[in-house]
Amino acid sequence: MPARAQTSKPERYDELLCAAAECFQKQGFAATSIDTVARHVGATKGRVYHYFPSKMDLFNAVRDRAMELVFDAIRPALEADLSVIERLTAMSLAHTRVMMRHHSYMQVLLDGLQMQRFGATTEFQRQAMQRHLQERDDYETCFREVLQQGVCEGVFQVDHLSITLQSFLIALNGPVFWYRPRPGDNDATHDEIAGKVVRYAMAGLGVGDLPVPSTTSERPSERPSERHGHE
Amino acid sequence: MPARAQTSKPERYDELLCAAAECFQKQGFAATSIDTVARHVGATKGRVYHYFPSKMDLFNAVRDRAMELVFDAIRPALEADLSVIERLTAMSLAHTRVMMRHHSYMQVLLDGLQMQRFGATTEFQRQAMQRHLQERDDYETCFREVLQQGVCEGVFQVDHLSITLQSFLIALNGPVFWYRPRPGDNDATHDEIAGKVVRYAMAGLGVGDLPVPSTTSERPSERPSERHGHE
DNA sequence: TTGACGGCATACCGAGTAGTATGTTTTGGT
DNA sequence: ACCAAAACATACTACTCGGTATGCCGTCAA
Repeated sequence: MPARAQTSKPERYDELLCAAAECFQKQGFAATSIDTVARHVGATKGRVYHYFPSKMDLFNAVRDRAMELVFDAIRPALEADLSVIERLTAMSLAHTRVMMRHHSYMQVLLDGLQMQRFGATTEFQRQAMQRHLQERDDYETCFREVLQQGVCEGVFQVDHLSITLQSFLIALNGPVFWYRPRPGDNDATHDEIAGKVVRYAMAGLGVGDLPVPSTTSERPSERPSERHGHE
Repeated sequence: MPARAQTSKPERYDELLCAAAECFQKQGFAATSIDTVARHVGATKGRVYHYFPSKMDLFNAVRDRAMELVFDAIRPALEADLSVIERLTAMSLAHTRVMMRHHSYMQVLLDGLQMQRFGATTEFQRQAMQRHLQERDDYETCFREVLQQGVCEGVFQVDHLSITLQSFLIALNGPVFWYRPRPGDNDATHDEIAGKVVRYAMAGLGVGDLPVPSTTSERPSERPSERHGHE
């Protein structure tokens, strides 16, 4: 019955990882059983435990992948030679796009960071949790520093730095909560929505007009004004 | 052993409800056992099942209470005779305050609305879910209509109504995710933070200066700039 | 052809959990 | 003082789920 498909090992790994992300997203960690994930790819527990030593490791792998995705997304904007407003805009656009494109992973990531759910577990687990919190912190710091620099330059109107940063980031994360993919949605759709989200978020900093990105400068054709299908 | 304390029946009910809110918040629905909730108030399962027919009913009761809390909070601002900006500001302040004051309840509320976790249950359960989604929708509509009116009057700069509304609301909900109560925090602290959050959210609509509320017009003394303890 | 190994499926164990059935104490009316 | 009925606690059942042990089956090197 192990009818070896014509897929390489990393592909099988990724397939499981992706299935796990979707299950964890829809049902949460505790409510998702190993069997659920296995059935989601037409397999059984054996396969899952062949690739991941435990349920917790599977969950951590999903989060690691998610973190990797967001970091990779904003890296170009971080390293490019841009003004403060341009840099923050580019970072925010990239961030928001990833929120929609990989929104199963992202929801799992936010969920996991949200709760200490795993307080009473092993010491090793505690370390993994600490590592994730640290990465989240590092990620936030990327935005914090750009924001801080903008405040120094006087291009942002910021009342309280931490509160404003949190409000800004939560606005960017918004699509994770209210965006649901529709048939026909593609990268262009995501770009368009991300543009509007970022416009709102930047306006909160007192920035009225956004810089036009050099590469992607397509005019967002107005979508129908019905609500976006947040479930 | 049922050493009846000198508390009335509604008080015992509320005590259980509050404990359930905290447990569901910290560990999620699936990971929270009835015994966990019971032990949290120094009781056993018997007491919980005496007041609530099932775990699901307990969860629904928490959400009902949460919905009640937010609706009650913004009602005064809805019924008062105010300008669009004043009304939206008052609603937002009230909303954000509740997010912090009852943030266990609020996190359970958002969690529950977020996931369809309970898709494969009884028909009765599906109805309860539908009811909650409808209430959420009604609540959003309160804000949507004020926003819409402001757009008509030209006092808000809004690109896309639905996306802006979602971004606005998620910013107001922000404290649920990043605010953690500190020793010494009280209503005044919450007012101060809520003020800053609302300022950001309104700025996103292009409103630079907030109206001074008639009743609570205390100058928010600047807090230390260290971060707020989002874990 | 064969043997060995990777890649799984299957069967099973132990721990925990929702819900129930029943016993026991407290309370309030008379 | 007495007695329902309320307000629980305790014991138990049926079931789920994480994890393990084992075994089968195809693939490939020799």
